[in-house]
Amino acid sequence: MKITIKDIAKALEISTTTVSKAMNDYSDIGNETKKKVKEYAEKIGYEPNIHASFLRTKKTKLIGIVVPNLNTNFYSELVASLIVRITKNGYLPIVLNSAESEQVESENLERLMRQKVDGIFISLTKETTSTVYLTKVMSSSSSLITFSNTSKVITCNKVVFNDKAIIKRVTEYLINKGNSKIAFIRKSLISQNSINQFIGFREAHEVNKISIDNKRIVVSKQGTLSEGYRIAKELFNSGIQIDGFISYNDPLAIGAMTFYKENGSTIPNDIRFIGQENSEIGTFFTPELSSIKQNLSLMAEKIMRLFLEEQAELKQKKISPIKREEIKAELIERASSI
Amino acid sequence: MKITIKDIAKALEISTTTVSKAMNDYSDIGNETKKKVKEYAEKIGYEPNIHASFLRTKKTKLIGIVVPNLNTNFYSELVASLIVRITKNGYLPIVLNSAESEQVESENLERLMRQKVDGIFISLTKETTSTVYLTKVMSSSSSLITFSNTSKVITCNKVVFNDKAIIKRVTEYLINKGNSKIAFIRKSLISQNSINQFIGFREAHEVNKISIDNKRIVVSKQGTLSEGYRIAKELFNSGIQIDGFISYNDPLAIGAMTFYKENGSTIPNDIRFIGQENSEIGTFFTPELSSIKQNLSLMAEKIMRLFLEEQAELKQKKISPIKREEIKAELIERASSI
DNA sequence: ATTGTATACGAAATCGATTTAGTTTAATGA
DNA sequence: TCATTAAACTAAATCGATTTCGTATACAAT
Repeated sequence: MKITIKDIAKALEISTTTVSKAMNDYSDIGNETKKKVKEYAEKIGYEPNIHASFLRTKKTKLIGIVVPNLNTNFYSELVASLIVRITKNGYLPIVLNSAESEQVESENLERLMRQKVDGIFISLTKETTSTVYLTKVMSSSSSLITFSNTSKVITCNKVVFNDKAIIKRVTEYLINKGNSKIAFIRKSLISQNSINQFIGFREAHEVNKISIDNKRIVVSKQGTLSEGYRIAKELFNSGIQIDGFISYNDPLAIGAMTFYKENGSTIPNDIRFIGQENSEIGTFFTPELSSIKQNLSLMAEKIMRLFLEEQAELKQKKISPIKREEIKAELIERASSI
Repeated sequence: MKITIKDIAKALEISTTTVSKAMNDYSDIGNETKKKVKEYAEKIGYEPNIHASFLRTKKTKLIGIVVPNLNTNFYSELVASLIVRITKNGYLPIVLNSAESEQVESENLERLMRQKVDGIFISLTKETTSTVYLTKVMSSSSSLITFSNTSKVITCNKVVFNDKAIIKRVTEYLINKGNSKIAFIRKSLISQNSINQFIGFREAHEVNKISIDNKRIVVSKQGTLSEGYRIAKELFNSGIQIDGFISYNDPLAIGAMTFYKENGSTIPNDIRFIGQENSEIGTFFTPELSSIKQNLSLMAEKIMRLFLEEQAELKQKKISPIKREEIKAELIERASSI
C-alpha cells in the first residue's frame, strides 16, 4: 500500500493543498497545522512521490556522474567519495562509465539529459575533443560541473587539480637535484589534464634553460606495471638515457623502476622516479616510490558544494556565475627520488 | 522548449491518446498512423517524459546497484560491466557504496526503494547479518537480485561464484602437490561468500584426512599488500609453519610471498601461493602468482538477464520463480604454485 | 459602519503521460 | 435489410504531487 497526501488529508480532515503546503513549509500555513501534518506523515511513514512532484517542480533529485574509466583506483575512489556526499544531501547518483570513448561519453550525456537529472558531474575521456554535448547540457536544465579532466575551450564550472603547477614544481625539484634527462610518461596528447601537466614539465625546463628531448616523452594508454616495464625497456634498448622519470600514475613508475633495477641502475642515484596517485603499491617496493598525491575527497567536496550553491542560486532565480576551483596536489617524497 | 505528445497530436491533428498508443504499439492503432506518429516524433526529437509515464506505469527504468566496497578492482570492474548492460537495455544505474557498513547498506536500500527503482542488484557487506531490509525490498515493487556475496538465510534471486567448489579444488590441488600446512586468509567470519570458501577449504582437508590448524586461518580486513606482508611476518614470528597459502585476493598473497622470499624461503618449493581476482599485479612479481579468476563480465551478464526475464514475466503477470545461478571460477596456474 | 489587512485554508488547474470506456465507420453475415 | 462485429480512433479520468487564485475569518484602522 502506498501512502499519498490524500490519505493524510482525509485522516486530518483538511485539503491536500494544505498537506502539500505544510510539508513544504509554506508561509501561509499555521504552525499548528504544519506540526500536525508532519507528525502524522511521519507516523504513517509517508514519503512524497518524487516522480509526481517532478511534474511541477522539474526537480528529480538525481545527479549524473560520468567518468572516463571507473575501473581505476583514481576514479573508483573519487566516485565513491562523490556518492557519499550526493546521498548525504538527499540526492541519488546515476553513475556512468565512458570507457575512454568519446562516443560512449556523448551517449551517456544524452541519457542523463533524457532522465532530467538536476546535475551532471563529468570528467572527460582522454580522447574527447568535441564540446557539442557539453554545450547541450549547459543549455539544458541540468547544471554542469566538469572535474579532473575538463576542456579548455568551454566555459563552465570546473574543479581541477593544479596540474601545471605541481608538475612544474616536481620537475624543478628533480632538476635541482641535478637531473636533466627526465622521461615524462603522459596519458594522452589531447586531454587538457595531460596537456597542462606537460606545459608544467616544459616550463620547468625553460626556466632552468634545459632542453627537452622528445624521445623521452612517451604516451602510455594502459598505464599498467607491464607497460611501464616495456616503456623502460624500449628507452633503454634505443639508447635513450634518462636520469629522471615522471609518470601519470604509480604502476608505470614501478614497472619502469623494476626494469632499470634489473639492468643495474641504482635508484635514486642513477635515476629518480616520481609517480602519481600515491597508491599503496608504491610504498611496497624498494625503494619506496615518491608520488604526487591528489586529495580526491576534497575534490568531491568542492564539486558537491559548487553544485549545491548553484542550486540555491537557481532557486532564488539568480543567474549563477561560472566558477573554477583549483586544488593543490602535493609531492609525497620517498626514497625513489631523494 | 520541451516537446510533449500534445505537440505531436496538434501537428498531426489527432488525439493525444492516439499518439501515446501509437508510440507504445497498441494494437488498436492503424499501421499508417503508427508510422506517421513515430516518424514525426523522431523528426522533432520527441522523448517521452519518464517521470510523467511513471505515474501510470509505475516503471522508472532505473536500477540500483549496491556494492560493499566500490573502491576495489573486483567491484569497480563488476560495476562497470553491469553499467554497460544496464544502459544497453534502456535502463539507468544508481550506484551506491556501502563501505562495508551494514548501517549504510540498509540506508542505501531505503533510498532505492524510495526512488522506486525497477530493480536492485546487491552484494552484501562482509558484516551484514540481518535480512530485514532485503525482505522489505522483496515485498516492495523493485525486483531483487543478490550477487557475489549473498545471504544463505533469505530466498531470493542469486548469482554467485562456485566459492566452495573452487576453493575445495584449489586446496586439493595443493594437497596433491604434497602441501599439508596451508594458510587460509579469509575476508570475514560472517559473510556467506567467505564461509563457503572456508567450507571448501575444510572439505578438501577432510577428504584427504588432513587436520586444519586454526592458527593458519587468518581474517584480514584490509586485503592490502602490507597486510599480507604483516600476516606472513606474524605467522613466521609465532613459529607457525606453512607450506601453502591461499588468500581472498592477490595483494595479500603477494605481500606474504614477499615476506617469505625476504626470509629465505624458495617459492614454490617451500611454500605454494594462490591468490584470487587474477589481477595484473600478480603477473608482475617473481615468481608469477597463481590466482583464481572470476569471470566478472559473465556475472554481470547473468544478473542482467535474470532481471530482464523477471521483468518480462512480471509484464505477463506471471509469478516468476526464484532463481539461482552459479558461475564457475577457474585457477590460473602460474609459477608460484607449480 | 466601512474599509483595509493579515492569517489560514481550499478548489481547481496543472505537470505529461497512460488507460478505461466509449464512439464512429465500414464491412460482414443471416 | 438489419443486426453484428472488427478496426481505428478519442474524451475523460487518472497517476500524485504543486501552485495559482480565491475565500473566509478576525482584527485593526478610519
